[in-house]
Amino acid sequence: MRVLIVEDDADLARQLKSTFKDAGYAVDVANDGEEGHFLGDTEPYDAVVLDLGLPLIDGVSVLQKWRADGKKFPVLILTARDQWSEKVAGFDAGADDYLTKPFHTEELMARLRALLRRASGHTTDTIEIGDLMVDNRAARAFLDGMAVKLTSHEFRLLSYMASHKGRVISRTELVEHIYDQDFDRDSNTIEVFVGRLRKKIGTDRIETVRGLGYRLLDPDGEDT
Amino acid sequence: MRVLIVEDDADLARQLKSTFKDAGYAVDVANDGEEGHFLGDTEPYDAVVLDLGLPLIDGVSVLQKWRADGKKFPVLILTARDQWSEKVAGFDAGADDYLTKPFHTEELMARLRALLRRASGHTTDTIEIGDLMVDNRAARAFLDGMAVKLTSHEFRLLSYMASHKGRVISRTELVEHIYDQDFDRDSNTIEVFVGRLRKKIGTDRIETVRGLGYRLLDPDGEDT
DNA sequence: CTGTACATTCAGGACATGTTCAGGGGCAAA
DNA sequence: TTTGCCCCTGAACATGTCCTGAATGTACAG
Repeated sequence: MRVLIVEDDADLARQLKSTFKDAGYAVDVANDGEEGHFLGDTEPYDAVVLDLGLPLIDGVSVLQKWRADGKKFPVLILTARDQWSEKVAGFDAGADDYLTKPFHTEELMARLRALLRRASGHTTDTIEIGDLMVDNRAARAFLDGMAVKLTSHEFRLLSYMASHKGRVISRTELVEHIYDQDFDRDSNTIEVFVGRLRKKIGTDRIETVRGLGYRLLDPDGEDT
Repeated sequence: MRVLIVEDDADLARQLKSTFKDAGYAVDVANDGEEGHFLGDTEPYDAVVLDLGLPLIDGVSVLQKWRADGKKFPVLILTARDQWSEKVAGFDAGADDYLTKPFHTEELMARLRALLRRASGHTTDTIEIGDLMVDNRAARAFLDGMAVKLTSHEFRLLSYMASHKGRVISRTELVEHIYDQDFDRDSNTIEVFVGRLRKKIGTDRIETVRGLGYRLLDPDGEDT
């Protein structure tokens, strides 16, 4: 999953970025409204954390522009304690959740997970595919109850595929959601990771659809 | 389906070409207005993606010429964010849809599919022929609910025939819509593919009309 | 019955994907 | 800051799958 943080407080932004990375997300940070708007417009994020008090363009306007352009990613807005009116404006502009500063990082993480979950049509933080379980909360995976040792990128790959299990996912889409901004999309890293994942969770779980991409097979059926 | 991309930014053009190929289309690229106009005039595309800012001849003029010549293929125009007036001019010249740069590849694909769909008179991304279902979005086909394993060219063939089900389609037309520009139209590849397709979806679904071409039989009737 | 159009089969080669591995960079511990 | 470790990257090499083109076989129309 790939997340955008729009936050002008450099310290907070840095801290969030690090926490998010630990949680297994690819993260981009924008320090002002303009950059934030541009990134959200350009890159396919799975969720956005948006501070409302921003330089250049304020948060509500940024959000309005995105929604006017048809961007659908879930947005969680951050407000200072006293900006009640802005918060309402934020919801009107199409925010999905909010949190007032100061907040506990854990709460932010929980709410963000909830948004990602809802967006991908799941109701829990864990996704099961046969006897494989992906725990997005702990950023861990279990095979038949046994923990599988995955590196951060391996987990991201698995997590993204799991929340779209049954669907064919192109290499491009994988790259866009697993890596953040500055990544040179040449080379065959995706194939390499798929290979490693297969070795760890079983070769037959990931199907190759030649010319299109990969699909995480779901024994129970329904697509996402 | 065969698509023309007219785009002077070489990087973007290359990227789009690759994405389109992944989606199962035959793709030609023109790097300037003149070449674009020529190709659109000469080859029977099913859709065109046209950048408005082009060397030699600008996009709007190209589009006007095509429409003056009676070309009917759907055209999706790409504009830079600030070229509002050009966008209007584009619509006046006969564009069917537009997208402002930068855009998400996924959105472009969705809009393109919508255009192709509309052009072939269907309202969904899937076409049903009896118990055969063609999913243009996932580039997959299902027979009686079971996925049919098709190679990329087999799918293109089926997809094109499906969107013109009930009509007799000539070998030439098939070659023109399934392959891109540089293809040596000798040899009997079409017969070979038809043979393979028949083996996979059932011999009696594709009727041979001697001297004319093939027809995908539709039990429910209406032509397209 | 004969010529032409279409069907089938198959092998070589092109291309997409898999695998392996070494170097380097980032992160954590000291 | 340095050291050590692990992981990521990119490339080279290996493997398969699919496409093409040709050769051969079959049905159909006149």
